[in-house]
Amino acid sequence: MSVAQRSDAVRNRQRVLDAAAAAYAEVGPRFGMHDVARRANVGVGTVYRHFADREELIDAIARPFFDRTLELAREAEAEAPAGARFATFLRSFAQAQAEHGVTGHCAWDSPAAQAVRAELRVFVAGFLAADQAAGALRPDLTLEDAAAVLLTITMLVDATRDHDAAIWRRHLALVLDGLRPGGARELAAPPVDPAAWDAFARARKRDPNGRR
Amino acid sequence: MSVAQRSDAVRNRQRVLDAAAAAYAEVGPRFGMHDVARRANVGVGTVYRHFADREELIDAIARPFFDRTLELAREAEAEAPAGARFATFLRSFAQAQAEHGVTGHCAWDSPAAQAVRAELRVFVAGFLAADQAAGALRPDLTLEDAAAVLLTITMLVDATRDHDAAIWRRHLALVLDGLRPGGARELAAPPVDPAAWDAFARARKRDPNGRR
Amino acid sequence: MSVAQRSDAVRNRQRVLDAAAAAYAEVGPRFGMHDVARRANVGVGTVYRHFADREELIDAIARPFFDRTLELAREAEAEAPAGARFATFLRSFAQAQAEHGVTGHCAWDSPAAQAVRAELRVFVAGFLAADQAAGALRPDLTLEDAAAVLLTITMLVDATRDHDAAIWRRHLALVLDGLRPGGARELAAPPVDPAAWDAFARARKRDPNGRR
Amino acid sequence: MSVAQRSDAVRNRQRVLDAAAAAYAEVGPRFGMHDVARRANVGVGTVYRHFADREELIDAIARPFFDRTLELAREAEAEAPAGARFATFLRSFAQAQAEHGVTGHCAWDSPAAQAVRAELRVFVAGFLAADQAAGALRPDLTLEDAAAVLLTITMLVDATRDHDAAIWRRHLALVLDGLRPGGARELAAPPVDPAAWDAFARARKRDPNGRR
DNA sequence: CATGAATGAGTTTTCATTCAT
DNA sequence: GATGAATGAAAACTCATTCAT
Repeated sequence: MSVAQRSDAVRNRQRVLDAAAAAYAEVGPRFGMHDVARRANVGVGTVYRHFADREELIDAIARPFFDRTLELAREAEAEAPAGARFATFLRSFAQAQAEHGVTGHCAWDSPAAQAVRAELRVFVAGFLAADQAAGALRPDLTLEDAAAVLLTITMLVDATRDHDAAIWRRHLALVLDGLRPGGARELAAPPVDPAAWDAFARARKRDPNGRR
Repeated sequence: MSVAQRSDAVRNRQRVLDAAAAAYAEVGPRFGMHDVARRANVGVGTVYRHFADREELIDAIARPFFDRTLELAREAEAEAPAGARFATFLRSFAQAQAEHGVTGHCAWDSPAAQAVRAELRVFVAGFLAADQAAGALRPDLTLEDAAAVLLTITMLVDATRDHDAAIWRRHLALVLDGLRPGGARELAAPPVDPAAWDAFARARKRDPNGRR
Repeated sequence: MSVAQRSDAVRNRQRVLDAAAAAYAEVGPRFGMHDVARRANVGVGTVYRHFADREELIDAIARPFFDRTLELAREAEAEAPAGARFATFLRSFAQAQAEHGVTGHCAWDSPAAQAVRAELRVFVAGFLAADQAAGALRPDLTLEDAAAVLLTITMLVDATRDHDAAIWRRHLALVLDGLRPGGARELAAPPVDPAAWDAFARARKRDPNGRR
Repeated sequence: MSVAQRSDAVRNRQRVLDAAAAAYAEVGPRFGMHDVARRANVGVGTVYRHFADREELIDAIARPFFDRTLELAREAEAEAPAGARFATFLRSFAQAQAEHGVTGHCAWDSPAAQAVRAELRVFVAGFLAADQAAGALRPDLTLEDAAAVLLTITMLVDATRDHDAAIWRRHLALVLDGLRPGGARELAAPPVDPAAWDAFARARKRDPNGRR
């Protein structure tokens, strides 16, 4: 009996999650909680039983994307040859984000994302090192540079969500191509101070009500 | 509250404008009208006297940036040597956006922006042609590619608004360097269909309430 | 404030209805929704939960009066002897309106009232025919004349709501007595064009905000 | 000089008055003060210089109608033969109201109207006496009955303002015809207590903001 | 556990009235 | 006197969140 109830609860949790994902995809991070409840065929109270507030709900719908992201990073590390790792990861990451439909750069603004970010950073650092060692990536590319590329691609995928995926694909190809060695001996701007980037990355979680 | 009138109406208008700019910068395009009034030390009615609704207010705060943008385009055309025009414009544009403080990519979502966009497109097309003819820009760079770069830089400048400008500067330098000739003979992704880009660009001005 | 729910939702709905009726009676069709909420000892949200907007609320408070009106028409048809039907109906109608306390002629301005009006028209046509055949009503009395009498009585009952009912009762008696045969062979004014009356009757439901 | 200014002021006052009358006729007693100013080609301040608030303005636009009403009463007294005075007055009064376009029964709700009412009452009492003496009006018709007829006709003229004047004309003819002697020996309802009517008449000036 | 009714603060917008110029 | 900018109190409606059932 209690098991049956529990399984019902699990089922409900998932329905809410799916509904929230759909709502997010449709109206963005300010989706209505009632809207979610309606889509899930569930009372609002049930939504709140499982997720204390919208933030938690967003975190929860972002979670599978985070997991997938780390999985993709592992895959890139395991399967892509040195020289193609960053590109491989970036492409699969963008593709996953485009498909997931829910988690744009807003999702990265959560506390839950911080841990993922940290893990990811290690992976990416490895990609850069390997690719640079293989001579496939310009040697002056820093981890912050890579993060900036990740961020802009993320924002572009988000922005073009309901449009032609060719847009971000082309831009990504263009940027990746430009990251190969052979550029200027010295770029026109100095590398970003890792601490500065960190401050920026941490600060992104601004409006608790999903304003932005 | 304040007692200004008549000649100071102009001053009040400016205060509202500044307040709105600050509000926009802080909470995004859904800033509250009362919030603006409070920041401007003015009654709500005064805000509405000068600007019929939020949209008009956003247009107004974006306007100077639009003007400045076209001015910068004219400058780049007149003063930058062929080969450096796109880069020159892009750098000054990003700088202006960072300084203006208000108008992020959201401001481009207004009807008022359409005309500016159209003008800008002509300028940029000219930059690309000149720079490509001068051998300073990869020949397969399309107008849509340039627009995507503009967009991502815009979003990055916005995102890093309250942080180290070195972030966007570095990224811009990196991307611009990558746009020089000498990349892959053929990019991994085909050019974006101009119509597809257009559809995307037009759709961005959709939600008047700044939902997303 | 209140803690009622579920089964008491019905009670709350009624409280809102009663409060709205009181508000209507006191300040007319432009009563404030917050005012209703306060009178009902309920949050505004509750008012809106039960009634999407003011119009729906007005319709709801008018409904029982409409039903009662048709009932009275049926009664007059069934119980009053030919010759006394119109008078019987008119008297009971005015009495019901005076008692109902809410629905003055303004309530007839709603879309919901149109159907009632149509039904009523059939009844009244029958009353006139029967009473005229019985020689109790002047033969030149048209349906539009009857409608005008209904309207003026309605307005008078409304206007005297908080005062001596003798006022409308006397006036009604006077007018009804004047409708008996034996008047001028030809009235000083021609009958009203049914289409003109119709145009007038339909126009009355125009301003949904109860301006005038 | 001061005379010239004075005459300007007079001219302005009239323009405001005319504008207010037009506004009243179009949107009813809740016309906007800014609306009036605009129609008068005058600043809002000027409206308020001449009339302390909307109430005063309404009183002012009602004034000529009051004057005209008394004038019509005098004319009826002077020109109509005994037997036709009440009818003559009533018809000309209704016509004037229909033409004046501004002053419905709302205008009668003002303190300014009280004096007019008192004067009118004397006239009407005279009409009734004369007409009854001439055998043209049922002898049991009281002053309150007459007042009720005046009121209902007023409300009907108001209600049909933008429609076929035949509506009120016909109703008036019908009612007047019914007021001739020859009705029931005794009406179904007793005369209205003059004090009761008085209480009612005085109470009508309810909402200072012209709500109703 | 689930439900959905209730709450009330918050948002946009309007407009009567005041008052500096 | 005239002007119209400024004010701020409504008013209608929304929605995240709570909590009795």
